Amino acid sequence: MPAPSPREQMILAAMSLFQREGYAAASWRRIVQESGAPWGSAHHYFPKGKEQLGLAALEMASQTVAASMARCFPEGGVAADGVRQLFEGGAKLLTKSGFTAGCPICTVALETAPQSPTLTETCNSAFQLWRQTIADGLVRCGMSAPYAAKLAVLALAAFEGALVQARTAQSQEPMLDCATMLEQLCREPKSGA
Amino acid sequence: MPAPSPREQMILAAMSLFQREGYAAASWRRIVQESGAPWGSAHHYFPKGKEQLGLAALEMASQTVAASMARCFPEGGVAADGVRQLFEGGAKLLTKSGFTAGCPICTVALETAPQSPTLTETCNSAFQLWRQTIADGLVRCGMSAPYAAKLAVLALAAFEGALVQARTAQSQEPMLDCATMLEQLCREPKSGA
DNA sequence: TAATAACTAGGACGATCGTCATAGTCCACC
DNA sequence: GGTGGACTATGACGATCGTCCTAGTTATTA
Repeated sequence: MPAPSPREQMILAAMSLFQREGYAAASWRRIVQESGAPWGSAHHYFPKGKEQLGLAALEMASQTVAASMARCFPEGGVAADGVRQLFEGGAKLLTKSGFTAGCPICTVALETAPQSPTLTETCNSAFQLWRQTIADGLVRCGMSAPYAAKLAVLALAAFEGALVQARTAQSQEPMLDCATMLEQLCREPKSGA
Repeated sequence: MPAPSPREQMILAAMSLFQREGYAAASWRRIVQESGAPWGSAHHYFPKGKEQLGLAALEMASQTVAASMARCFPEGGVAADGVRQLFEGGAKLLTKSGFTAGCPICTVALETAPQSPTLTETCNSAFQLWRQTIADGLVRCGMSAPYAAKLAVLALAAFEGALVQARTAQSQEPMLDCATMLEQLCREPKSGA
Protein backbone atom coordinates (compact mmCIF):
# COMPACT_ATOMS: atom_id res chain seq x y z
CA MET A 1 0.00 0.00 0.00
CA PRO A 2 1.29 3.43 -0.91
CA ALA A 3 0.77 4.97 2.53
CA PRO A 4 -2.84 6.14 2.76
CA SER A 5 -3.45 9.85 2.94
CA PRO A 6 -4.49 11.40 6.26
CA ARG A 7 -7.97 11.76 4.83
CA GLU A 8 -8.21 8.04 4.05
CA GLN A 9 -6.70 7.17 7.40
CA MET A 10 -9.43 9.06 9.17
CA ILE A 11 -12.20 7.51 7.09
CA LEU A 12 -10.82 4.05 7.78
CA ALA A 13 -10.53 4.74 11.48
CA ALA A 14 -14.07 6.08 11.61
CA MET A 15 -15.37 2.99 9.84
CA SER A 16 -13.57 0.75 12.27
CA LEU A 17 -14.90 2.61 15.28
CA PHE A 18 -18.43 2.57 13.87
CA GLN A 19 -18.16 -1.18 13.53
CA ARG A 20 -17.00 -1.69 17.05
CA GLU A 21 -18.90 0.90 19.07
CA GLY A 22 -21.22 2.84 16.85
CA TYR A 23 -21.62 6.45 15.88
CA ALA A 24 -22.09 8.12 19.24
CA ALA A 25 -19.10 6.48 20.87
CA ALA A 26 -16.83 7.28 17.95
CA SER A 27 -15.76 10.72 19.03
CA TRP A 28 -13.95 13.13 16.80
CA ARG A 29 -10.91 12.93 19.03
CA ARG A 30 -10.77 9.15 19.14
CA ILE A 31 -11.13 8.84 15.40
CA VAL A 32 -8.25 11.20 14.79
CA GLN A 33 -6.16 9.57 17.47
CA GLU A 34 -6.69 5.99 16.27
CA SER A 35 -6.16 6.98 12.68
CA GLY A 36 -2.71 8.25 13.43
CA ALA A 37 -3.49 11.18 11.19
CA PRO A 38 -2.17 14.56 12.24
CA TRP A 39 -4.36 16.27 14.77
CA GLY A 40 -4.56 19.58 13.09
CA SER A 41 -5.70 18.30 9.75
CA ALA A 42 -8.95 16.74 10.86
CA HIS A 43 -10.96 19.88 10.57
CA HIS A 44 -9.15 20.76 7.40
CA TYR A 45 -10.29 17.68 5.50
CA PHE A 46 -13.77 17.61 7.00
CA PRO A 47 -14.65 21.23 7.63
CA LYS A 48 -18.31 20.37 8.23
CA GLY A 49 -17.33 18.28 11.20
CA LYS A 50 -18.15 14.82 12.42
CA GLU A 51 -21.21 14.18 10.29
CA GLN A 52 -19.26 14.81 7.11
CA LEU A 53 -16.62 12.33 8.14
CA GLY A 54 -19.31 9.88 9.19
CA LEU A 55 -20.95 10.13 5.80
CA ALA A 56 -17.69 9.46 4.03
CA ALA A 57 -17.04 6.44 6.23
CA LEU A 58 -20.49 5.01 5.58
CA GLU A 59 -20.09 5.47 1.83
CA MET A 60 -16.76 3.74 1.81
CA ALA A 61 -18.16 0.87 3.86
CA SER A 62 -21.08 0.59 1.51
CA GLN A 63 -18.84 0.18 -1.53
CA THR A 64 -16.38 -2.16 0.16
CA VAL A 65 -19.04 -4.54 1.40
CA ALA A 66 -20.92 -4.49 -1.90
CA ALA A 67 -17.76 -5.52 -3.69
CA SER A 68 -17.18 -8.51 -1.40
CA MET A 69 -20.80 -9.51 -1.76
CA ALA A 70 -20.60 -9.46 -5.52
CA ARG A 71 -17.55 -11.70 -5.42
CA CYS A 72 -19.59 -14.41 -3.72
CA PHE A 73 -21.73 -14.89 -6.80
CA PRO A 74 -19.55 -15.60 -9.85
CA GLU A 75 -21.12 -15.85 -13.28
CA GLY A 76 -22.68 -19.26 -13.79
CA GLY A 77 -22.18 -20.31 -10.19
CA VAL A 78 -24.65 -22.01 -7.89
CA ALA A 79 -26.95 -19.74 -5.90
CA ALA A 80 -26.77 -21.81 -2.73
CA ASP A 81 -22.99 -21.78 -2.82
CA GLY A 82 -22.99 -18.03 -3.14
CA VAL A 83 -25.20 -17.63 -0.09
CA ARG A 84 -23.00 -19.95 1.91
CA GLN A 85 -19.90 -18.09 0.89
CA LEU A 86 -21.51 -14.82 1.85
CA PHE A 87 -22.27 -15.99 5.36
CA GLU A 88 -19.02 -17.84 5.83
CA GLY A 89 -17.12 -14.77 4.75
CA GLY A 90 -18.97 -12.64 7.26
CA ALA A 91 -18.41 -15.18 10.00
CA LYS A 92 -14.72 -15.32 9.21
CA LEU A 93 -14.28 -11.58 9.38
CA LEU A 94 -16.21 -11.41 12.62
CA THR A 95 -14.09 -14.11 14.17
CA LYS A 96 -10.87 -12.55 12.98
CA SER A 97 -11.77 -9.35 14.79
CA GLY A 98 -12.37 -11.23 18.03
CA PHE A 99 -16.11 -10.70 17.64
CA THR A 100 -15.71 -6.95 18.01
CA ALA A 101 -16.38 -5.74 14.47
CA GLY A 102 -19.90 -5.89 13.13
CA CYS A 103 -21.59 -4.04 10.31
CA PRO A 104 -20.92 -0.30 10.49
CA ILE A 105 -24.02 0.64 8.52
CA CYS A 106 -26.32 -1.41 10.71
CA THR A 107 -24.94 0.02 13.91
CA VAL A 108 -25.12 3.60 12.76
CA ALA A 109 -28.58 3.09 11.29
CA LEU A 110 -29.93 1.84 14.59
CA GLU A 111 -28.49 4.78 16.44
CA THR A 112 -29.57 7.53 14.10
CA ALA A 113 -32.53 6.46 11.95
CA PRO A 114 -34.56 8.37 11.27
CA GLN A 115 -33.29 11.21 13.41
CA SER A 116 -30.49 12.36 11.16
CA PRO A 117 -31.89 12.57 7.62
CA THR A 118 -28.53 12.55 5.89
CA LEU A 119 -27.10 9.62 7.80
CA THR A 120 -30.34 7.69 7.45
CA GLU A 121 -30.44 8.28 3.72
CA THR A 122 -26.87 7.08 3.34
CA CYS A 123 -27.58 3.93 5.34
CA ASN A 124 -30.69 3.33 3.28
CA SER A 125 -28.72 3.65 0.06
CA ALA A 126 -26.20 1.16 1.35
CA PHE A 127 -28.88 -1.40 2.17
CA GLN A 128 -30.47 -0.83 -1.22
CA LEU A 129 -27.15 -1.34 -2.94
CA TRP A 130 -26.49 -4.52 -1.01
CA ARG A 131 -29.94 -5.94 -1.72
CA GLN A 132 -29.44 -5.21 -5.39
CA THR A 133 -25.96 -6.70 -5.35
CA ILE A 134 -27.20 -9.94 -3.82
CA ALA A 135 -30.19 -10.07 -6.14
CA ASP A 136 -27.98 -9.54 -9.18
CA GLY A 137 -25.70 -12.27 -7.96
CA LEU A 138 -28.56 -14.71 -7.57
CA VAL A 139 -29.77 -13.87 -11.07
CA ARG A 140 -26.27 -14.52 -12.36
CA CYS A 141 -26.63 -17.98 -10.88
CA GLY A 142 -29.76 -18.59 -12.92
CA MET A 143 -32.45 -17.50 -10.49
CA SER A 144 -35.49 -15.63 -11.76
CA ALA A 145 -35.33 -11.90 -11.08
CA PRO A 146 -38.55 -11.49 -9.04
CA TYR A 147 -37.70 -14.40 -6.76
CA ALA A 148 -34.12 -13.26 -6.43
CA ALA A 149 -35.29 -9.82 -5.34
CA LYS A 150 -37.42 -11.28 -2.55
CA LEU A 151 -34.75 -13.69 -1.46
CA ALA A 152 -32.16 -10.91 -1.39
CA VAL A 153 -34.22 -8.99 1.15
CA LEU A 154 -34.38 -12.04 3.38
CA ALA A 155 -30.72 -12.90 2.86
CA LEU A 156 -29.56 -9.43 3.79
CA ALA A 157 -31.86 -9.29 6.81
CA ALA A 158 -30.67 -12.69 7.96
CA PHE A 159 -27.07 -11.66 7.39
CA GLU A 160 -27.37 -8.56 9.52
CA GLY A 161 -29.40 -10.30 12.19
CA ALA A 162 -27.16 -13.33 12.35
CA LEU A 163 -24.14 -11.08 12.61
CA VAL A 164 -25.59 -9.50 15.74
CA GLN A 165 -26.44 -12.84 17.28
CA ALA A 166 -23.05 -14.28 16.43
CA ARG A 167 -21.22 -11.32 17.83
CA THR A 168 -23.22 -11.27 21.03
CA ALA A 169 -22.81 -15.00 21.52
CA GLN A 170 -19.19 -14.87 20.35
CA SER A 171 -19.82 -17.83 18.09
CA GLN A 172 -20.05 -18.37 14.37
CA GLU A 173 -22.93 -20.75 14.78
CA PRO A 174 -25.85 -18.39 14.10
CA MET A 175 -24.23 -17.35 10.83
CA LEU A 176 -23.73 -20.92 9.67
CA ASP A 177 -27.19 -22.03 10.76
CA CYS A 178 -28.78 -19.24 8.79
CA ALA A 179 -26.74 -20.10 5.74
CA THR A 180 -27.93 -23.69 5.89
CA MET A 181 -31.56 -22.67 6.05
CA LEU A 182 -31.22 -20.16 3.25
CA GLU A 183 -29.54 -22.67 0.96
CA GLN A 184 -32.80 -24.53 1.05
CA LEU A 185 -34.66 -21.55 -0.34
CA CYS A 186 -32.14 -21.31 -3.15
CA ARG A 187 -32.72 -24.84 -4.36
CA GLU A 188 -36.49 -24.57 -4.49
CA PRO A 189 -37.26 -21.33 -6.22
CA LYS A 190 -40.89 -22.19 -6.80
CA SER A 191 -43.74 -23.77 -4.92
CA GLY A 192 -46.53 -21.61 -3.46
CA ALA A 193 -48.31 -18.86 -5.39
CA MET B 1 -52.36 1.35 35.37
CA PRO B 2 -51.73 2.07 39.02
CA ALA B 3 -49.15 4.81 38.44
CA PRO B 4 -45.77 3.17 37.89
CA SER B 5 -43.14 3.69 40.53
CA PRO B 6 -40.25 6.05 39.83
CA ARG B 7 -38.05 3.01 39.41
CA GLU B 8 -40.32 1.55 36.74
CA GLN B 9 -40.64 4.89 35.06
CA MET B 10 -36.90 5.12 34.69
CA ILE B 11 -36.57 1.60 33.34
CA LEU B 12 -39.29 2.27 30.79
CA ALA B 13 -37.70 5.53 29.72
CA ALA B 14 -34.31 3.87 29.37
CA MET B 15 -35.83 1.13 27.24
CA SER B 16 -37.48 3.66 25.01
CA LEU B 17 -34.31 5.67 24.58
CA PHE B 18 -32.30 2.52 23.85
CA GLN B 19 -34.78 1.68 21.12
CA ARG B 20 -34.57 5.07 19.51
CA GLU B 21 -30.94 6.10 19.90
CA GLY B 22 -28.99 3.38 21.60
CA TYR B 23 -27.00 3.07 24.78
CA ALA B 24 -24.41 5.81 24.37
CA ALA B 25 -26.92 8.50 23.43
CA ALA B 26 -29.22 7.62 26.31
CA SER B 27 -27.63 9.75 28.95
CA TRP B 28 -28.40 9.46 32.60
CA ARG B 29 -29.91 12.94 32.56
CA ARG B 30 -32.14 12.36 29.56
CA ILE B 31 -33.43 9.10 30.93
CA VAL B 32 -34.40 10.69 34.21
CA GLN B 33 -35.85 13.73 32.48
CA GLU B 34 -37.96 11.77 29.98
CA SER B 35 -39.15 9.39 32.64
CA GLY B 36 -40.63 12.21 34.65
CA ALA B 37 -39.20 10.50 37.71
CA PRO B 38 -37.82 12.73 40.43
CA TRP B 39 -34.28 13.83 39.79
CA GLY B 40 -32.84 13.03 43.13
CA SER B 41 -34.06 9.47 43.25
CA ALA B 42 -32.21 8.21 40.20
CA HIS B 43 -29.03 7.47 42.04
CA HIS B 44 -31.00 6.13 44.93
CA TYR B 45 -32.69 3.37 42.93
CA PHE B 46 -29.65 2.59 40.82
CA PRO B 47 -26.68 3.30 43.07
CA LYS B 48 -24.30 1.56 40.68
CA GLY B 49 -25.09 4.08 38.01
CA LYS B 50 -26.03 3.90 34.37
CA GLU B 51 -24.99 0.35 33.69
CA GLN B 52 -27.22 -0.97 36.44
CA LEU B 53 -30.20 0.88 35.00
CA GLY B 54 -29.27 -0.30 31.53
CA LEU B 55 -29.21 -3.90 32.68
CA ALA B 56 -32.63 -3.58 34.23
CA ALA B 57 -34.00 -2.04 31.05
CA LEU B 58 -32.56 -4.80 28.89
CA GLU B 59 -33.99 -7.46 31.15
CA MET B 60 -37.43 -5.91 31.07
CA ALA B 61 -37.27 -5.62 27.28
CA SER B 62 -36.21 -9.23 27.04
CA GLN B 63 -39.22 -10.44 28.99
CA THR B 64 -41.72 -8.16 27.28
CA VAL B 65 -40.67 -9.14 23.78
CA ALA B 66 -40.54 -12.82 24.64
CA ALA B 67 -44.12 -12.65 25.86
CA SER B 68 -45.36 -11.06 22.63
CA MET B 69 -43.44 -13.62 20.61
CA ALA B 70 -45.01 -16.50 22.49
CA ARG B 71 -48.48 -15.10 21.82
CA CYS B 72 -47.88 -15.42 18.06
CA PHE B 73 -47.78 -19.20 18.30
CA PRO B 74 -50.93 -20.52 20.00
CA GLU B 75 -51.25 -24.19 20.81
CA GLY B 76 -52.24 -26.16 17.73
CA GLY B 77 -51.86 -23.19 15.38
CA VAL B 78 -50.15 -23.10 12.01
CA ALA B 79 -46.43 -22.36 12.02
CA ALA B 80 -46.53 -20.15 8.95
CA ASP B 81 -49.29 -18.05 10.46
CA GLY B 82 -47.25 -17.58 13.60
CA VAL B 83 -44.27 -16.34 11.67
CA ARG B 84 -46.42 -13.93 9.71
CA GLN B 85 -48.01 -12.63 12.87
CA LEU B 86 -44.59 -12.14 14.41
CA PHE B 87 -43.36 -10.01 11.55
CA GLU B 88 -46.62 -8.13 11.09
CA GLY B 89 -46.64 -7.32 14.77
CA GLY B 90 -43.14 -5.97 14.59
CA ALA B 91 -43.94 -3.95 11.50
CA LYS B 92 -47.00 -2.50 13.17
CA LEU B 93 -45.11 -1.39 16.24
CA LEU B 94 -42.37 0.13 14.13
CA THR B 95 -44.88 2.06 12.06
CA LYS B 96 -46.76 3.25 15.10
CA SER B 97 -43.58 4.79 16.45
CA GLY B 98 -43.00 6.66 13.23
CA PHE B 99 -40.12 4.31 12.41
CA THR B 100 -38.16 5.56 15.38
CA ALA B 101 -38.30 2.59 17.73
CA GLY B 102 -36.35 -0.53 16.89
CA CYS B 103 -35.14 -3.38 19.04
CA PRO B 104 -33.42 -2.15 22.20
CA ILE B 105 -31.37 -5.30 22.66
CA CYS B 106 -30.05 -5.27 19.13
CA THR B 107 -29.01 -1.64 19.30
CA VAL B 108 -27.27 -1.98 22.63
CA ALA B 109 -25.61 -5.21 21.58
CA LEU B 110 -24.08 -3.59 18.52
CA GLU B 111 -22.74 -0.73 20.56
CA THR B 112 -21.29 -2.69 23.44
CA ALA B 113 -20.57 -6.29 22.45
CA PRO B 114 -18.26 -7.64 23.52
CA GLN B 115 -16.72 -4.65 25.29
CA SER B 116 -18.97 -4.63 28.31
CA PRO B 117 -19.18 -8.21 29.58
CA THR B 118 -22.30 -7.69 31.68
CA LEU B 119 -24.27 -5.91 28.98
CA THR B 120 -23.17 -8.41 26.36
CA GLU B 121 -24.17 -11.32 28.55
CA THR B 122 -27.61 -9.82 29.13
CA CYS B 123 -28.13 -9.25 25.41
CA ASN B 124 -27.00 -12.78 24.71
CA SER B 125 -29.48 -14.14 27.22
CA ALA B 126 -32.24 -12.15 25.58
CA PHE B 127 -31.45 -13.54 22.15
CA GLN B 128 -31.25 -17.02 23.57
CA LEU B 129 -34.62 -16.61 25.24
CA TRP B 130 -36.17 -15.32 22.06
CA ARG B 131 -34.75 -18.11 19.94
CA GLN B 132 -36.10 -20.63 22.41
CA THR B 133 -39.46 -18.90 22.53
CA ILE B 134 -39.83 -19.01 18.76
CA ALA B 135 -38.61 -22.58 18.59
CA ASP B 136 -41.08 -23.64 21.28
CA GLY B 137 -43.84 -21.87 19.40
CA LEU B 138 -43.00 -23.69 16.18
CA VAL B 139 -42.99 -27.01 18.02
CA ARG B 140 -46.40 -26.14 19.45
CA CYS B 141 -47.55 -25.85 15.85
CA GLY B 142 -46.41 -29.36 15.11
CA MET B 143 -42.90 -28.79 13.82
CA SER B 144 -40.10 -31.15 14.74
CA ALA B 145 -37.82 -29.83 17.45
CA PRO B 146 -34.49 -29.95 15.59
CA TYR B 147 -35.89 -28.19 12.53
CA ALA B 148 -37.71 -25.66 14.68
CA ALA B 149 -34.48 -24.79 16.45
CA LYS B 150 -32.70 -24.09 13.18
CA LEU B 151 -35.60 -22.14 11.78
CA ALA B 152 -35.87 -20.08 14.95
CA VAL B 153 -32.31 -18.85 14.51
CA LEU B 154 -33.08 -17.74 10.98
CA ALA B 155 -36.42 -16.24 11.94
CA LEU B 156 -34.92 -14.17 14.72
CA ALA B 157 -32.03 -13.05 12.54
CA ALA B 158 -34.39 -12.10 9.75
CA PHE B 159 -36.63 -10.32 12.22
CA GLU B 160 -33.82 -8.17 13.58
CA GLY B 161 -32.34 -7.55 10.17
CA ALA B 162 -35.64 -6.72 8.54
CA LEU B 163 -36.42 -4.35 11.36
CA VAL B 164 -33.28 -2.38 10.61
CA GLN B 165 -33.97 -2.28 6.91
CA ALA B 166 -37.57 -1.29 7.45
CA ARG B 167 -36.69 1.43 9.86
CA THR B 168 -33.99 2.85 7.64
CA ALA B 169 -36.23 2.76 4.58
CA GLN B 170 -39.21 3.92 6.62
CA SER B 171 -41.32 1.19 5.08
CA GLN B 172 -42.91 -2.02 6.30
CA GLU B 173 -42.00 -3.80 3.09
CA PRO B 174 -38.80 -5.56 4.19
CA MET B 175 -40.64 -7.03 7.16
CA LEU B 176 -43.48 -8.34 5.04
CA ASP B 177 -41.19 -9.67 2.33
CA CYS B 178 -39.19 -11.62 4.87
CA ALA B 179 -42.34 -13.05 6.37
CA THR B 180 -43.46 -14.30 2.98
CA MET B 181 -40.20 -16.05 2.33
CA LEU B 182 -40.08 -17.59 5.78
CA GLU B 183 -43.59 -18.95 5.48
CA GLN B 184 -42.25 -21.10 2.70
CA LEU B 185 -39.74 -22.70 5.02
CA CYS B 186 -42.51 -23.45 7.49
CA ARG B 187 -44.57 -25.42 5.02
CA GLU B 188 -41.73 -27.63 3.87
CA PRO B 189 -40.04 -28.82 7.00
CA LYS B 190 -38.12 -31.54 5.21
CA SER B 191 -36.25 -31.96 1.97
CA GLY B 192 -32.46 -31.97 2.10
CA ALA B 193 -30.43 -34.09 4.47
C1' DT C 1 -45.34 11.67 69.37
C1' DA C 2 -40.53 10.71 68.61
C1' DA C 3 -37.09 8.61 65.94
C1' DT C 4 -35.71 6.03 62.14
C1' DA C 5 -35.76 4.84 57.49
C1' DA C 6 -36.88 5.81 52.65
C1' DC C 7 -36.87 9.01 49.30
C1' DT C 8 -36.16 13.69 46.79
C1' DA C 9 -33.90 18.22 45.61
C1' DG C 10 -30.22 20.48 43.57
C1' DG C 11 -25.82 21.25 42.48
C1' DA C 12 -20.44 20.52 42.39
C1' DC C 13 -16.85 17.78 40.35
C1' DG C 14 -13.51 16.64 36.70
C1' DA C 15 -13.64 14.65 32.20
C1' DT C 16 -14.87 14.67 27.58
C1' DC C 17 -17.80 16.13 23.90
C1' DG C 18 -17.89 18.86 18.89
C1' DT C 19 -16.53 23.14 17.18
C1' DC C 20 -13.69 26.76 15.91
C1' DA C 21 -9.83 30.29 15.69
C1' DT C 22 -5.12 31.49 15.26
C1' DA C 23 -0.53 30.83 14.40
C1' DG C 24 3.06 28.02 12.50
C1' DT C 25 5.21 24.73 9.04
C1' DC C 26 5.82 22.69 4.67
C1' DC C 27 6.30 22.41 -0.29
C1' DA C 28 5.38 23.28 -5.21
C1' DC C 29 5.77 26.62 -8.68
C1' DC C 30 6.93 30.99 -10.98
C1' DG D 1 14.54 32.58 -3.78
C1' DG D 2 10.62 34.30 -2.72
C1' DT D 3 5.58 33.67 -2.55
C1' DG D 4 1.07 31.56 -1.93
C1' DG D 5 -1.70 27.82 -0.90
C1' DA D 6 -2.11 23.42 1.35
C1' DC D 7 -1.53 21.37 5.52
C1' DT D 8 -0.53 20.96 10.71
C1' DA D 9 -0.22 22.29 15.79
C1' DT D 10 -2.38 23.81 19.78
C1' DG D 11 -5.72 25.12 22.77
C1' DA D 12 -9.97 27.94 24.14
C1' DC D 13 -15.04 27.67 24.13
C1' DG D 14 -19.53 26.33 26.08
C1' DA D 15 -22.18 22.21 26.56
C1' DT D 16 -22.90 17.83 28.33
C1' DC D 17 -21.26 13.56 30.16
C1' DG D 18 -21.48 10.09 34.64
C1' DT D 19 -20.74 10.37 39.35
C1' DC D 20 -21.27 11.74 43.90
C1' DC D 21 -22.43 14.67 48.02
C1' DT D 22 -25.18 17.08 51.43
C1' DA D 23 -29.29 18.86 52.96
C1' DG D 24 -34.20 18.63 53.00
C1' DT D 25 -38.70 16.19 52.80
C1' DT D 26 -41.81 12.46 53.39
C1' DA D 27 -43.27 8.03 55.14
C1' DT D 28 -43.01 4.22 58.49
C1' DT D 29 -42.29 2.41 62.44
C1' DA D 30 -41.95 2.05 67.97
